[in-house]
Amino acid sequence: MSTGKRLAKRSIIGTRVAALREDELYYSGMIQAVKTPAPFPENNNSINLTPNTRYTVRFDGGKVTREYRDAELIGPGFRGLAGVRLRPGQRVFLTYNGREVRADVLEHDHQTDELRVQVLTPGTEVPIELRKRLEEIRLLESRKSARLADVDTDFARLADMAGDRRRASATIEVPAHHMQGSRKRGPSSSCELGYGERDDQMNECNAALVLMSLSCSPNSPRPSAWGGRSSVSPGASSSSGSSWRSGTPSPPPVSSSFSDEGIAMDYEDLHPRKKRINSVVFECTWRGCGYITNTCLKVEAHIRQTHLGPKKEGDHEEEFYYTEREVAAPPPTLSHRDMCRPPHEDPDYQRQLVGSYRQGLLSTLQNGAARPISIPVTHSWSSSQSPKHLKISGVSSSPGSPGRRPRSDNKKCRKVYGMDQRDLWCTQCKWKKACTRFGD
DNA sequence: GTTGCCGGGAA
DNA sequence: TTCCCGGCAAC
Repeated sequence: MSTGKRLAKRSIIGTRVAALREDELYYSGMIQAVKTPAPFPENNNSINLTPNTRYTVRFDGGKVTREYRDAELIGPGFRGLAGVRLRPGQRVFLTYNGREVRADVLEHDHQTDELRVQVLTPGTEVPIELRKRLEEIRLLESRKSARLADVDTDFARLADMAGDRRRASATIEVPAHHMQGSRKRGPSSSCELGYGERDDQMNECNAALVLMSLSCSPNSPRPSAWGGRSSVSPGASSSSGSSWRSGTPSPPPVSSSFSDEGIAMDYEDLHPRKKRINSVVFECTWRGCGYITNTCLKVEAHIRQTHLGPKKEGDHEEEFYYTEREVAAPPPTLSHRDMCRPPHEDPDYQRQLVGSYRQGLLSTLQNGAARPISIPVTHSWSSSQSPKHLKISGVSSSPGSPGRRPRSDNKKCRKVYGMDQRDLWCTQCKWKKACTRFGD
């Protein structure tokens, strides 16, 4: 459509329609011209259209054109599929497994309006036979991109995308020049007008919905969800893929903030994530699959081979069918403790524990009022570097240093090695901390 | 006074 | 996180 003339805003020219051809099958095409017997023949708008208006349809994939009356055309602005009789061999489009697929009609039951169709899915050898109702069938290929076709305006799935933050952010990130047309289907000649125009609005609408769900969900605004992949993230300066895959994004400039909806996003709760080094897995999100691997390349290869079939040029569709997840890594190292095992596994520490307890028990028995016994308690090894001390006292706790472990009578590094051999001391002794080598 | 070690600061 | 030290309390 390069007439050079600016078309009227709601020009019907360019609208994609389906029309019968000589072989009694419907073929998709585009309205190329409108001939109206009305007194304003130059008017291409639908205002002066009459029943005698003739539409010149140019069929896809060739230079074949034919004229039709509006009642003969199927498509937006014309009649629908109701009452249409489809013959075997008719090429149709339908949503299968959430994706738009091509299919051929095998049989059309005009009484029930049910069709038997043979789905032609790429990558599968054996065609699938399905029963579909007429209203589930389309004669025109949807211009939605593959991933939007996948969503198929299913808002529950949109919500899922929002839940799956990283996936969603990856989905939104489409460079501006790609927004005009999907990666799967390059901009066709009909993209700019009519039917296509509406789909563009649809794409933007879906993108906006995803954005809204991302920014409003109290769960979703984890900083890493925006880790630079999304081109709309205000703080996202990185354009490389590394940042969104790293899982260690820069924190937002404020420590705590409120979203527009007034939902508190307590960054303090989010902050500890920064310290955890999690490993990342890549999971195939194709329905019913769930394949998980540890590298991006592997999962893309899996999707390509198992689900999508041969790669087309410039086709990066596999990106849309996997998600990246963090899995909890083992607890951090215990470097500060001069010992590489948690206290409850440390025999010295256990001795200390028992000794303390015995000591406390003894003094309880002897004095009636015992001094506090410090029992180390580790709630969660990873959450606390130093064991917390639970004070167990007798009748009343004696004043003084609360939580201070009792002075042990054991020899310490200082006594054993002396000041001369300070380098032989355990690190804790060097640092004037509780000796870990000669504990109670 | 000596010793053990907690709490906290600096790098 | 590592290293160091002031200071407190037990001895």
